[in-house]
Amino acid sequence: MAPRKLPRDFYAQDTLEVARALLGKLLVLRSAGLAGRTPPAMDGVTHGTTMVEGRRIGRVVETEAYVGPEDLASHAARGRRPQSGRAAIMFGAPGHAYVYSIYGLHHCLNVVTEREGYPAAVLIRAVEPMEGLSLATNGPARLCRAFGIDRRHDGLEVTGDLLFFLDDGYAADPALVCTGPRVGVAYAGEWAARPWRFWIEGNRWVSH
DNA sequence: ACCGTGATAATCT
DNA sequence: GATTATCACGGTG
Repeated sequence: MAPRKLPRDFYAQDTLEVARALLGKLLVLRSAGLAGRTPPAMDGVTHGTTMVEGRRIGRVVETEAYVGPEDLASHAARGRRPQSGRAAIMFGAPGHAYVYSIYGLHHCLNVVTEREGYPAAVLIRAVEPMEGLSLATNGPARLCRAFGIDRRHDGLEVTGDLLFFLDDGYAADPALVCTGPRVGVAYAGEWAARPWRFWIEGNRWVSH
């Protein structure tokens, strides 16, 4: 089938459904038209010995859901003054990128879900490299480094021309889709135990 | 297991 | 404005 870009409505669904449905989809980053946003590593630069292409594609193999103002693992949790900080984008319209920096040296990519006014997003934790990628993509910060994604991509529509998801007809075997607790959120009390991490069992690019 | 790293946000003046 | 605590990670041992 001809690859089909995931439409805006896709991201307006329940967050757990989006996190599940993104498994097997293609994450695409293009350099064309990136004026003012081109990452330093993008055009004509080498990673190691491999020349980087202007288009980078990876198949999503691991995601996590962050759902609602009560979710203490979420940057948009009530009590963090989230609506005036970096996580404000999570309260906005679905289908936008939320890219945050962490530990001073890493970036992570999320996609905003559900309805405007309700803070929710899906963290892209790992992709299987398909095209134009020469660095490791098994981890949320590693994949951002491999794609050249950073804070300049924050707020971009993921239904636009720069950053988007494709359905190329590939479907993960439902029997191989696993769920479990999210990574690195032990501080979140009972919310840490929720099985809101999704991955394709056996895929070598899954981070954990 | 330990810790680098600096952006955020919370908590002070 | 200044100070402090925290961190949806990754590299090293």
